[in-house]
Order: sequence, then C-alpha cells, then structure tokens
Amino acid sequence: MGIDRVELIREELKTKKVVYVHHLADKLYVSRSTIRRDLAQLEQEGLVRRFYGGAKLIEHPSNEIPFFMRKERNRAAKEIIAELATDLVTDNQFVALDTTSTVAYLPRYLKDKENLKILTNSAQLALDCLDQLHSARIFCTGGWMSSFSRGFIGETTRLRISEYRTDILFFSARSISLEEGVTDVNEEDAYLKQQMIRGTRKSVFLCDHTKFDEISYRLVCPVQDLDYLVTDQRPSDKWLHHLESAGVEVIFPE
Amino acid sequence: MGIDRVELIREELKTKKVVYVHHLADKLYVSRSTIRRDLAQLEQEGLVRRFYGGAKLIEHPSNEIPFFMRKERNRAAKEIIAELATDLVTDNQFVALDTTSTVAYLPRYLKDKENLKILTNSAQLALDCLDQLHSARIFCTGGWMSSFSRGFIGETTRLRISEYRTDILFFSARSISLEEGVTDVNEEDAYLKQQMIRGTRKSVFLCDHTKFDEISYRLVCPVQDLDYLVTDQRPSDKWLHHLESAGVEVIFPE
DNA sequence: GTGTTCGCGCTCAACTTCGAGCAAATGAGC
DNA sequence: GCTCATTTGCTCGAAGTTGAGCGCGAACAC
Repeated sequence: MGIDRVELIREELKTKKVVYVHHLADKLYVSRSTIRRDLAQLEQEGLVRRFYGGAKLIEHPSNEIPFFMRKERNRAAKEIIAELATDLVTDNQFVALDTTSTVAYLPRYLKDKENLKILTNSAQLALDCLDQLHSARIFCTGGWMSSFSRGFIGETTRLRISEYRTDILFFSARSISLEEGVTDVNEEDAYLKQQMIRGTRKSVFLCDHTKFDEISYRLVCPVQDLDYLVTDQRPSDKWLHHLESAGVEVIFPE
Repeated sequence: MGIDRVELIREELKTKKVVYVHHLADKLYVSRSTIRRDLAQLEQEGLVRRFYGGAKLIEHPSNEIPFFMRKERNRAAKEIIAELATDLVTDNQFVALDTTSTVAYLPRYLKDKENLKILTNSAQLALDCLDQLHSARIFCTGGWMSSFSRGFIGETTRLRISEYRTDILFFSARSISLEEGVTDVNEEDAYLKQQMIRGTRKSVFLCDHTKFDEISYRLVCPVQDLDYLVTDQRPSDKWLHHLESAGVEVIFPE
C-alpha cells in the first residue's frame, strides 16, 4: 500500500477534519476504490469515523473507539432487536444487562417501564440507565475495568453477580452455532455471562442475523440455556426448528 | 447520511434552541424531506423534541446536569488545583479518588504517570481514567448508583473501599471550617469519604477558595485527618497557621 | 362547525456510494 | 528473464441518500 498516499490523507485530515472519497480520488489521481480501502485502514486504526461518502477525524482518540465501532456496526439491526426485546420486560422487574454493544441500545426502549431494578457490569450502561430511567434503581457490580468491554471483570464482579437473582437477563455474544451453542472470543466476558445466566429466571439472547452459524473459541452456553432469542430477521427453518426443539422462543419482526 | 449536515444542525441548535424545517432547508440547500429525516434522527438520539414545523432542543434530558453544573463552577480554580495536586503522585502508586467534581479534573494531569492503580466509586471517573490513563489498572467499587454524585453508594461500596489500602487519596467536599473541619451535605458520600480516609496512607483535600469558612451539616473529618490541602489561592494567615498546627501541608500556586 | 393552508410521513424513482470479487499492473527478490 | 505477493482499478449487485408527489391530519381563521 502506497505509504505516501495514506500519509497524505493523514495530512489532509489534520487541517480539514473531514475528507470525501470523490475529492481525495481526484486530488491523488487514484480510483475511489483505493481511497475507500485507505479510509477503511484509517478507520481500523481508530483515526477516523467513516460516513457515507467520506470520513471524519476522531478528535479525541481513546479506548472508547473500538467499543463505539462495535456499537455502530449493524446499528439498524440492533435498534430493531432492542425494541422487540424490551417487550419482554414488565414493570417492577429486576433486569440484568451485560456489556455488549447490542445491549447498549436497550435503555432508551425501557423508558416507559416503571420501577425497574437494573444489574449490570458495564460502567457506561449504568450511567446511561441513570440518565434515562429516572424511576429505576441501578446496581453495578464494580471490579477491575476492561478496556475491551468498558465494563467490569474479575473475581469481584463474578461474586457480585452471584449475589443477585434477577428476573430477566439480556445478553449477547459474538456467535451462535448449531453444534456449539453460544460462543464468544473473550474468556472473562464469557465467564461472567455464565454467571449471569445462572442467576436469572429468564435468559434473552440478542442476536442479529450475522451471528448465526459462526463459532468463536470460547463456549458461553448451550442453546438449551436460553429462554428467548431476539433477532432482526426471520431465521432459516432449520434454525427455527432447532431452537424450538431446544425450548427457545424466537422473536423476530413481523 | 451526510454527517456534515446533521453536524451543522447540531451547531444551529446550540445557539438557537429551536429550529424550523423550512428555515434549515433553505439554509442548507436541501429539500424539506431531507431535513425532516435529519430531525427524526436527532429525535432518535434524544437530542430534540419535534413539533409541528420544526424541532426544539431538549435542554437537559438527564441527571447529568446537576453534576455538570458543579463541575463547571469555578472551573479555573479546579484546573489549578488538579495540576498542583497531581505533583503529589509518583509512578506505581495506588490512588483513591472520590466522586466530586473537583476530583473529576485529575485524570488529564495524571497522564504522564506510569503504572498507576486507581480505586474509585465514581463510574464516570472510572471511564475517564480508562480512556486517558492507558497504563493504569482501574478498580471501581460498584454498588447502587446515586444520581447526585453519578457514582456508587451503599453498603457494597463501603465494603469494597474497606478492602483496599491505597497510597494516596484525593477527595473534596462542600466546605471546611476552623471549628468543624471538613463538612458536606450528603450523608452517604460523607460516610464513604470517611472509609476512604481510613484506608489510605495520605489524604489530600482539594479545596477551592470558596469552600473556606463554610459549614455544612454532615461532618466528614477533622482537619487533623488531612495530610495535604490543595487550593487555588493563598489562604489567610489564620488558616495557614491553623492548618500548619494541625499537621496539614498546604499547597497553593506560586 | 367549515374551509384553507401547510407540515408530516410515506412511497417511488433517480442517483450515488459501498464492498466483494476478480483480473491487471506493479514491484521486490531471485 | 521468472515467480510470487501486494496493490490497484474495474464491474456489478446491494445498500444508502435524496427530492418529488400524494394523501392525511393538524393548526388556524372564520
């Protein structure tokens, strides 16, 4: 990859803050495909946030970016899932939430529920709930902070989770497969999810369509442990049948 | 979606508080449909409330405001104090931080310290440290969230604090007086501060000039419990003498 | 109440951009 | 020269964005 060109784009970003694919392509005498690839690389580095037609400089780089990017990926799907999922919540319930980016969309849709209690190990989510759910009581586990999930991990966290019995748990993970069930890439997070599942009456797995038929290396739980699976598109008949026979209620639009 | 345009609408909202579809459409040279779509997006984000013909900025949609206002009050003084205070920190130390708005200024000035450990009961501060102090390990107490301090309170919090021995504690409070020492208005916070003081080797009280000679109803600690007091102006001789005879080292500019 | 005006949301068509896949071009090492 | 890996440009189907048109309902004057 032409080091020069990417370097020039960096320079451009320093002064301009916002760059456009078509403009850079004209200026640097390369195709738009090439510019798009360059911008994808800069996004990967956490330097810019891309938008339709160009990219914008991220002013204050921080640990927040990887999480922010996960949150933005498949945004539409996650909104749909959040809206469907919150129908499962009733007033006065004790709700457990994990640190995933999908779950981060829930608070807004929980606004009209009264008198909830929330248990989470995500610092960011705890603050979001505090700001949006005025009638809720929010309990946060504490523990050592993970820059990956921007939440708490470790033995303290696990202990705190084990001390509570929640009515309903909303969680997500990287992947789900017929053979292995729910799997993820992060050892610590998987461990905490297991603890959360043990401590709740109903487990709801939030799962956009891209997560099906993928396998990550760390087992979280078998499909049988789930009570509900909420997704954004009708799963295949094979999956519907598999989930039904495992006793999982599947929720999807229409 | 053209990020630019939405960004411009945000700018407009900062000054105008109310925007109109027809006005924005004319100003930004796009159709009214497009503006309506943008406003719908901003409404989704919870930034505005739409009305027939336009949208209105939601002034302060969250619990964040009281804290935000405390943080902005005497900003200059707090910056000075933060810079002076962080000179007391050396690499590898275990630092305790409370939930006050003055302490919230510290992380930026701790950037050049290596290998710190942080203990705090503030969710916001924990996230700030995570983003700014890449080499630090951050422990957060957890507990029930207080909308007043945007941090954790309660028995769990107190217990977690009591489990750690820190090298240096930075904290603040509403007021300090010759007769009563450090006092505050919040029962729970005062209680946690006491616990933090018990668990640390050095206590540093951050105290802008407005806090002197005020009394709030809840006692936090006598002056003798402090090791350092950092302030933004030279205190009166009476105070300097009082603090010196109580064994408190006073730090102020010049 | 009635009528008028105007904004809203929806849909559709035109247009643009995106990203994956593939083949050509480039260039380093032998 | 040749080989291999990387980079680039092109194509094409999918997805995103925009503005115009239309029916509906809200706001307002009377």
